[in-house]
Amino acid sequence: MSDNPYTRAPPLARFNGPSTSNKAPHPLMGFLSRTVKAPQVQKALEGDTNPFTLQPHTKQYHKILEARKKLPVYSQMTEFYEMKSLSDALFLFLNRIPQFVCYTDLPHTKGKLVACTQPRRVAAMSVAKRVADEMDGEHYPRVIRMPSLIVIPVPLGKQVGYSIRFEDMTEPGTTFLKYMTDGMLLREAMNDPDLNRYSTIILDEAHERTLATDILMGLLKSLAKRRSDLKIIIMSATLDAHKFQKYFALQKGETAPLFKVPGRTHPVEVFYTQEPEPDYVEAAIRTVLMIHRAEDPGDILLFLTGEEEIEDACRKIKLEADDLMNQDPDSVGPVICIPLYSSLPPAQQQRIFDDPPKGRSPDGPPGRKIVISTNIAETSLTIDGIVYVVDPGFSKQKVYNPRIRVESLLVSPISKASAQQRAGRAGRTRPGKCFRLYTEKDFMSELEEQTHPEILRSNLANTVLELVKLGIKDLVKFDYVDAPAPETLMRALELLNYLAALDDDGNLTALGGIMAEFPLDPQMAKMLIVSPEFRCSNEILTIVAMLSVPNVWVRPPNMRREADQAKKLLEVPDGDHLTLLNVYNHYSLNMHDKKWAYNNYLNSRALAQADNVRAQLQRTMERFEIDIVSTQDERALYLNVRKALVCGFFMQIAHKEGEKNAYLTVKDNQVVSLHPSCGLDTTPEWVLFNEFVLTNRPFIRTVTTIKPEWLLEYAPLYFELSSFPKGETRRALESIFNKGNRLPVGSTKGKKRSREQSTEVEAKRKRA
DNA sequence: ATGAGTATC
Repeated sequence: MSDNPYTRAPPLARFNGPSTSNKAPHPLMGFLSRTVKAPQVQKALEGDTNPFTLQPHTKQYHKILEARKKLPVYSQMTEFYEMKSLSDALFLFLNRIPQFVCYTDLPHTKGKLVACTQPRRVAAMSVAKRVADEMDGEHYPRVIRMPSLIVIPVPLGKQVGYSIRFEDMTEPGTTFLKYMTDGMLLREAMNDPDLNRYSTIILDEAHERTLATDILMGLLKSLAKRRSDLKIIIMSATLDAHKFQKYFALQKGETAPLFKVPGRTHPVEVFYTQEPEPDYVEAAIRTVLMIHRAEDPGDILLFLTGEEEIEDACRKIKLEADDLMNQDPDSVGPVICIPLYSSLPPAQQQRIFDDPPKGRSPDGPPGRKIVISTNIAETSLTIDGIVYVVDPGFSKQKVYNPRIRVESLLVSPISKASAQQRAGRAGRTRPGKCFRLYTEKDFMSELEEQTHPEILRSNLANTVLELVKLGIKDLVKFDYVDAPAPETLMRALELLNYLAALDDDGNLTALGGIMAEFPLDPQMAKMLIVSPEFRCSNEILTIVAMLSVPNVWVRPPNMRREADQAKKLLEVPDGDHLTLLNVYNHYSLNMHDKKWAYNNYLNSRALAQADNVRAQLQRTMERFEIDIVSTQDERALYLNVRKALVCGFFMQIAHKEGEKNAYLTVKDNQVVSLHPSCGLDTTPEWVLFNEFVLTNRPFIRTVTTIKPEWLLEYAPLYFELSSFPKGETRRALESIFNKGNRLPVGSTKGKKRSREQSTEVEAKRKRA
């Protein structure tokens, strides 16, 4: 938590104080919060003095202002301020207007802030930068660089700041417009449910329906009843603005005002196929080549679903396009094919902004750039110069199956809204064309209007814990924009209860309260919190950090054998969790050297991220006085780590069935195999897994061998044998249980142990 | 006998 900015004198004092040496009236003289009218704002915008910094407006400011005046939203200013002063609580908008809100809300005079949320970190950062320039805010004098961050923070205005994970670029008392990720605001709400530091909250890109935005909409709706002074603005780019408008109606028949700002794009002509295409990749390649041969100059953007598909298509298109050029050099120009997906290093991603290749001769056909992308190019990255879009109509989407508690990725048809968004990418610089590889009839009748909101497609264990921490008593009755399946909520509650984060009545326990403070899945938070009792919190901290970042193993297609050999050298036979620990420790021993990582086929960006996450988690541990301890003897240490893993992941155990590599998950009875990336050199009888992945077949990934008696000892409630389905697993556990009962008196038995853990946590909470 | 669409704390 940053310092509370409101203990300082409100900056308004400065406006009327002696610091304004000239006799000119203050630019905001006569402005009263929320009664401000457009002509007043217009005058302030045109004025010589920046009303927020009291510095003279710069030349650059006036230049930007002239450009802004041409935007549609500028001409609607009158309408905007009229409406804002007429209504009470809720506004819905279809474009970006946070600056205008500041002129009427005047948050700095009340010691408050206007918050504007974004689904993505990069957007929060870059929009803050742009708006800081538009408002002529003061800049910090230098670029702040953090060694292990992927994105380099931009110099930003003090009045306009941003807050994202790992970076709070705001200045208490000065910043009054704060851009932030939606997840960040949700975190803040956990410690300040009334969000008292904000006078207006703007949720941008609400149509994307991220998990955090959906939860925030529910919270803000009920918060509006408690805080009459709070203004809420929802910004949405698509049709479902009406859905939000209805959702936020405080009383029946009364709807929040809607304010539309037309976007500024060029027309895009849409074409459909006559017949459905049986093979969308083949059809996509054919269409791209057809465009290249027959259409006017202009770059092409093709949407495919994943890395492998994209790399494959890239090669094929390049080969065929080169062929075409060699056959007919007078009419077909050269191409470059650029793949684009999130796991590419930033330098590779930058290539999408390269210029298209030059024509082979001055008067010959010009070159063409072809970008082949996942749906990262649909929302997160915009490429100017695209004139042609090829849309096969598919993307990989997360689906959650609460019955077997598995999240997986499925190639699925996109929604109409998505298809429109994709088509729009062709019209950013001039009129364009979009080729849809499905029939118009299918578009009309088969595609859903909107992509299913994330809340309907996710495991909600984390979210439910956050909601309970926020004081939501009845999760089923919570006012969701779209309510998740009851079974999904039940699964989440069940997990949290077994982890002792919630008691049997669904109330938050002391342990649960601390778990919620960690930006981790509940299983990982639990094992981290109990790990000092196993004298390995230093190691569990590392493992949790490593599990929180993208895959650290690099396996280039042409160097697989070398990469696998390098991995072998780092593997610990007892399990992949220990291997991750080992990798991190070697990375540290080698002074976080990128070269070392590269030579050992490790992703240095992921390792740097793990470092960052580890430091953040360590700070949270210190806040709750969770000791960071270790064990000297390596054998004892590894044993302790495996026991601590069981305390968090006892619901993710598999038992070997038969002779082969076949495992059965405990209780859910799913037949699974060890993932080929698994580093165990044997197939032990009992294993704990981090992840269940469903690809061609069901796999368990990141696996460590455990002893069954630990299950009975550390998770006695879950392993209450009478509740078990009959079968080989139950028989095996029963025989362990009977053996265990004959142990000499004095060995720690399960129930006693868990009670010890909760008292320990209770004591920590009181001290914290 | 082989895999991660996109985000977030």
